[in-house]
Amino acid sequence: MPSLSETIQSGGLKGNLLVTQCPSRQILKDVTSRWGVLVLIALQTGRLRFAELRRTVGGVSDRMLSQTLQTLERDGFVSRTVYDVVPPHVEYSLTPRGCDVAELVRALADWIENATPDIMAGKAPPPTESLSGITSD
Amino acid sequence: MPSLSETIQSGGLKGNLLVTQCPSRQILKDVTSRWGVLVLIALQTGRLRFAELRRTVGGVSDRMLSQTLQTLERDGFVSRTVYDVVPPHVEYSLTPRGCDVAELVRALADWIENATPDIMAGKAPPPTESLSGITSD
DNA sequence: CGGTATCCTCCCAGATACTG
DNA sequence: CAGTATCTGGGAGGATACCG
Repeated sequence: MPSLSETIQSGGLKGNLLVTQCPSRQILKDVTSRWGVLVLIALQTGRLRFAELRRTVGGVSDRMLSQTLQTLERDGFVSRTVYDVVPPHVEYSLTPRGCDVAELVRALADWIENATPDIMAGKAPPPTESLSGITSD
Repeated sequence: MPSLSETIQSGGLKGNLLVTQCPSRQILKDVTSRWGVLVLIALQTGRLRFAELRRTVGGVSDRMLSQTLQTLERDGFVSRTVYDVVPPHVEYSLTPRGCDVAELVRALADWIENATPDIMAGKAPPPTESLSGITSD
C-alpha cells in the first residue's frame, strides 16, 4: 500500500487534511470557527459596518467579532475598508475568495438549518407511537 | 425594512442561524467541530473500525474520537455497528443523512485544501481595491 | 463609532489509567 | 480491540474599561 507520504507526493491527494501537520487545518479552523461561519454568511448579503455585523450575528461580542474579522482578513476572505471621516466608518465585505468559500459554508449551513428539525426530533423521541419494549442504546 | 423577526416569520429565512437561540447552531457546531469534520470525511471512504478511524484521522485521541463519534451518532450522521465477537469489533459508517452532510463538508474541505497554498503564500493575493482617500489598513 | 487591552472563567481536549 | 473515567492545562470567549 502506498503509505501516506507517498500519497501526498503523488499530488492528487484529498486526504491531506487528515494529516496532523497539514496547514489547511488552520484555515479550516478559521472558516469553521464559531463566529467565522456566521460572519461569512452575514457578509454574503453585502458590505456591512462593524455595528451592523454585531447586530446581524446574534450573540457575538465586540472582542470576538473583531478577532474573527482579523483572522478572516488575514486569510484573505474579508476586506476591510476604512473611511477617514469624523465619525469613524469602517465597512467589511467579502473578497472574491471570501465569496467562494462563503457559498460552500452557506450550502452547509442551509442544509443544516433544513435538517435540524428532523435531527432534533430524532434526539428527543416524540410521543409518536409506542416502541414497546425496544430500547435502542 | 423587514427586521429579523419579520424575516423569520416569512418562512423563507436563511438567517435563522444568525439568531442566538437557533438550535441549528448546535448541529453546526457538531459538524464543524475540530474532529467532526475530519471524521465525516474519513468515513466517506467507507465503514471503518475505531482503530482504523484513529489512524486515518491524524492526531485524534481515543477520548476525542469516542466523544466525536457519540455526538455524530446522536445527530444521526453516523451509524455504529457492534459485532458481538470475542475480540470486540465495532464499525462506524455514515447514515444517509451523514452522507449528505459529509458531501458538503467535503466540498468545503476540498476547496480549502486547494486554496491553502494561495492563502499561505501571500496573505493578500487579490488586491481588493484602492479608492482615493481610503486607507485600507 | 469602532475598536483594543486586560482580566477572568469555563470548556475543550490531551494525557494517563483502567475495564469489558 | 474498543472504549470510559479522571485530572489538568491552555485556549476560546465573555465582561469591563479605555482610546482614536
